[in-house]
Amino acid sequence: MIIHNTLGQRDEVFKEINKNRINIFVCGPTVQDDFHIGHARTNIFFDVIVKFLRARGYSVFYLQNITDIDDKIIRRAKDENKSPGEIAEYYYNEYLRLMNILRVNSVTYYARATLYIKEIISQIRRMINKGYAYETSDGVYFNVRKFKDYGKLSNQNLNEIIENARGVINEDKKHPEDFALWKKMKPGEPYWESPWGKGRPGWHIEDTAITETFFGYEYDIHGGGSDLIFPHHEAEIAQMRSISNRKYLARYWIHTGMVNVNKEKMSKSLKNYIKIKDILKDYSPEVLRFALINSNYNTSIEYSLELMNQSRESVDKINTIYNKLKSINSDNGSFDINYDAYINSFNNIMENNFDTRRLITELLEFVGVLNKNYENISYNTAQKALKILDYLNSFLDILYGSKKINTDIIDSLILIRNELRKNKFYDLSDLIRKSLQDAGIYIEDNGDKTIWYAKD
RNA sequence: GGAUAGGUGGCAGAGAGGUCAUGCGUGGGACUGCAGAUCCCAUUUACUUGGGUUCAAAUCCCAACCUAUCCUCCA
Repeated sequence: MIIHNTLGQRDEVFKEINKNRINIFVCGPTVQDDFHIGHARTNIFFDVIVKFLRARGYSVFYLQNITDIDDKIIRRAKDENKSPGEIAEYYYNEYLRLMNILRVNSVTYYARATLYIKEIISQIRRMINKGYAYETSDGVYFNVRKFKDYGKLSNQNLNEIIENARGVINEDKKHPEDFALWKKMKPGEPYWESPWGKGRPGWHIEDTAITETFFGYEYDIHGGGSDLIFPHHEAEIAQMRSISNRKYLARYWIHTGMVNVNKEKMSKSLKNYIKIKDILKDYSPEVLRFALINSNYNTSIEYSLELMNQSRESVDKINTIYNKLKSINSDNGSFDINYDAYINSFNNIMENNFDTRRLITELLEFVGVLNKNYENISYNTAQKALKILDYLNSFLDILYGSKKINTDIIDSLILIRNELRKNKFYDLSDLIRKSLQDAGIYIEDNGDKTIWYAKD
């Protein structure tokens, strides 16, 4: 399996630390506001690859943090006259709700930052003891200049980082590029007790505290949006490695590209973001998943209505053939497919840096082959094709869920409808078709044979 | 200014020295009572610019231009 590793910027053969086990950590959101398509992209992508890795036999521990304390949460709480805890709780639940709808259900454990204060303090203390961190009047900071590999992930050298640093400088903070590990409480802010007085953790420290708790010093894969490479992931590496003295925090770093609107990154400040909950009013979760994985994960996606509409057509197409295959019950038909060849080919594509776009291209070609030969497919072949589609769906999750349907009733309605058609009572036959369609049952007349399938 | 990723037909997007990917859109056709779904044909000399290497270059080299992202919080 090949993974493009941000660390080193090259394709590498994947080798797990412990045989057949993979520990993966992906940066989760700050639970402070509604979630947008950018969040969806990253989470759907990692959902797909974790499901794929599991399908390939790996035991995967997928860990994600939830930032439930941070400046923005505090500000938001003030604006809305609520407590930061209330804001965090609300958006945390909203996040889980949306992820569930989007079928992002591969995460083994969501770790909330505020539940790991003890571990955070322990890490900061070790950094201070080793001389990597120092206390000031308003917090504890990491001394970036002490960690020589700072900048290695984002391929910048330390001197340039120091030159370009735009970080906030205050009185006794040593350098602008130093980042906060602990922020001392200001009046009215939430706090936890620490050796440095009341306060709260900085942003970067929660992730290493959480990953150390579950995975130890090192783990296999770290993921996140590409906007987190610097400084967030750089900071994580500096923190953990300064404590562990190891060569790595994570062996492989995978970063997802941004979702753009009008060629600009979707972001709060530009007010150009599309909320997940809004897009779900017009498009199904399956269509959104498809739209977001139908591209190379590390390039940016241009969001547009056209993208969504095209995705819907493709998803419909895949679902239609899937449902039509299910209705095949004849033994006639000479067309055959090579199950193993297809599965191997699809696996190879995924194992080449999770090339979901190419996978979808091949999947649509497979659908095309099935359509071309549809009249010539026997029950056995149909079952093989369905098995292939089910396999792909086990990690793509783009097939509409099938409802519980009383097939006998539909069959008899179709029988009646065909009698009406034979006698040219088209108004009535069309009415039956229309009302079935309203109930999500689609009918197709192919000569003397009528097939039906359900669609959400 | 530095780092990263790019600039391919109406649009989206593969390809990485020589056989015009593919999808969408558009036009036409087949099938159908109509519809739907599906299929077939057409839309064939696209690769930012300027140099160079080569028998041959989107593809390699050099230069330039342009775009996005990061360098402050961000998935």
